[in-house]
Order: sequence, then C-alpha cells, then structure tokens
Amino acid sequence: MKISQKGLYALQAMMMLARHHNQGAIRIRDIAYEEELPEKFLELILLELKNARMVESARGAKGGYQLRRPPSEIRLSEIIRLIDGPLAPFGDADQLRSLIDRDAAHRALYQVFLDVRDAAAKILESTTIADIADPAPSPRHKSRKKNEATLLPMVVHGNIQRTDK
Amino acid sequence: MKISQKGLYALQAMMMLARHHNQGAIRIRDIAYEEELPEKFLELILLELKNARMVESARGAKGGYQLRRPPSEIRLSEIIRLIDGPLAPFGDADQLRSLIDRDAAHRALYQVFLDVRDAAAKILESTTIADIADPAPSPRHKSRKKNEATLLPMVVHGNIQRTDK
DNA sequence: GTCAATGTCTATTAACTAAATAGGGTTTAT
DNA sequence: ATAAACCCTATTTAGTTAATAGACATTGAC
Repeated sequence: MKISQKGLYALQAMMMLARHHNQGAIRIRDIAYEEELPEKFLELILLELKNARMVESARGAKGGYQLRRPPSEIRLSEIIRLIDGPLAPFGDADQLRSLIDRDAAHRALYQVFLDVRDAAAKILESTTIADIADPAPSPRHKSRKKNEATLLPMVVHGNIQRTDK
Repeated sequence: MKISQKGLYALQAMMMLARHHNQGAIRIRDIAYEEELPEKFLELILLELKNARMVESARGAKGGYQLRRPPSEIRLSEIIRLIDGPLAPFGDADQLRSLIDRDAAHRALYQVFLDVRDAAAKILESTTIADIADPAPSPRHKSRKKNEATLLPMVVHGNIQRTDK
C-alpha cells in the first residue's frame, strides 16, 4: 500500500468538505486555497470522488462540491482505495498469485503480506473523516468514534501478540 | 509502504539462502534458477544485501553467497527497509511533515498514517526468514519452527500466532 | 601461470507512472 | 446574455522501476 500525493490530496479535500458540511456547495477554488492544493489537479480528483458517489456537485454559477454522506460515514479506506487502489502492500496481485502456487514457504510469505494488508485495512476502515476532521472540536474523547467503527468486521485477520515494543 | 518487485525478489533470495543455510556458498545462478528470478537483476540485489551485511560473498571459482546470520535472526522488515525504504505508507515524509504544522485535524490524519506504519512494522519485525522459510519441511506442524525461533532472543521480537487462513 | 568460473561495478535502456497543466466544452444563476 | 462554475480530454514533464549489457577483478584448479 502506498498513499500517493493524489491520495493525500483527496483525503485533504474530503476533510475540508467535512469541515464545511451542511454549508452548501464549496467551489474547487476554495478547497484548493484552503488546503493549498493545485487547483487543476484537484479538479480531477474531485471528479473521481464524484463518480464514486462520495461527493456531489452543482454546476454553473453558485456551483461547487459537497459530501453526499455525513463525515462519520466516510471511511479513509474508501477514499484511498478509490484513488490508490487496493490496500495491499505489494504491487501487482498477479506476481503474488504465482507465489501461492509454489511451496509452503512461498505461501507463508504471501500470508504475511496479507496480514500486513489486513492490519492496515483494519485501521483505515475503522477511521472516518469525522474522526480526524473534527469540525467543532471538543478535543477530548476523540477516539470514542474509532471504537464504534471497530465493531464491524472483527474477524478479518490473524491475532498478533508480541512480547514488547 | 509498497513492496516492490525488487523487494519481493530480495525476500525470495533470502528465503532460498535460508533453505540452504550452512551448505556453503550458493551461486547467483542457482538462486536465480531456483527462485525463477532474472539473474542480472538479482545480482544487483545481492550486492545490496551484501553491502548491508546481511549476506556474505566469496568471489572466484567456488564463489557464491550465504547468509551471515541464522535465518531466525533476519527479520522481513530489515530486508524490506533496505530495498524499499521506510515502511511508512506514504511517499515522502516531507510532504507529511507539512501536515503536522497545520491544525489538529491534519495532525490527526498524520497520526493515522503513523498507526498504519506501526501496524505493518509490528508484523514485519516480528516475522523472521526462519518463520517462513521452513528449510527441511515435514509439511505438518509448520508453526512449530516459528516457536523454535522465538526461543532465542526472547525479548527482541514478538511471537506471531495466526488463527489460520 | 593460465584458464575458467564467479562475483563486482557502472552504465544504459525501455516502459511505466505520477503529478501537474492546458484548454475548450457545458451548465446554471442572475 | 453573461459570467461563474464544473466537465472532460489531451499533453507534458519528471521520475522511477525493472531489466540488460558489458567490462573488470578475484579465486580455485590443473
């Protein structure tokens, strides 16, 4: 998994829209300005977010973008998967596919990769835009939201225990 | 974090050398053949592994490569960090640096990235080449070897248990 | 001491990807 | 009608990755 610049921009844009949730359409220019993002590049990103139905747009004068769902229902994993593809820490799943057709050792290596992916996914799926955007922040109990979200999948990956560090 | 093809090759090469640990020097050609890796490319990778003192080489006739440490003391994280750089899931740490100089929301996003990195690091640091290479495999109790390895340093790295899958 | 085997090193290439920019087209509020 | 905004496609630039090429250096065997 590698979060590209573009992916980071997308996250920032979504955070900005969360901050201005329920304030009507926000212009690309304003998002770009407030988050210090290249405007034309951001345009493409917002288009993708729109096609994925995460935001909606209004055209023409007084147009702009806004979230389609409340920030608390938008997971970081969604955004990253959309912009940067699967959360797996390896490039092409096909090369890895060949690993599992070999012996147990290669399969074990593959499994480690899957564990890494699952660990990352667990975090990114249990964190929503609301968790980090915190528009009007009472800065205490911010992690409460996170645990809420954790209730869902709960079985996805292996159990890790280490002695320290 | 993104494990490149090159990183995967490095892991495979190290696994192969683990499989032939204490059998003297192994030729590049044999590693390439057994793991089906491009020979000249592998050459460069082994050079890097040598410069990082993870393997040692003998030149000339009867030359080749071998591990400098027992497989149980070589962590996947070492190899990946060497070949692919830091385990962080973001590209350039500098862009991220700018995030933490903003408001709490941006810092929170940064913290999520750190959490992802730590989760990945935890797995890759607690898994050694021995854990997955399994040199002379009686193909049952594959996880036995893993516990064996855990006996040695006992504090340095964690113990991994997987539910299965 | 020659020769073949083998690792060392530097350079180069081809393909791909990421980031950004350009510019015209379309829709809408006023 | 006009200006404000999003929509869409194309292009550029720079950088990276994977792989190859080839000359060089060292060693063991005879």
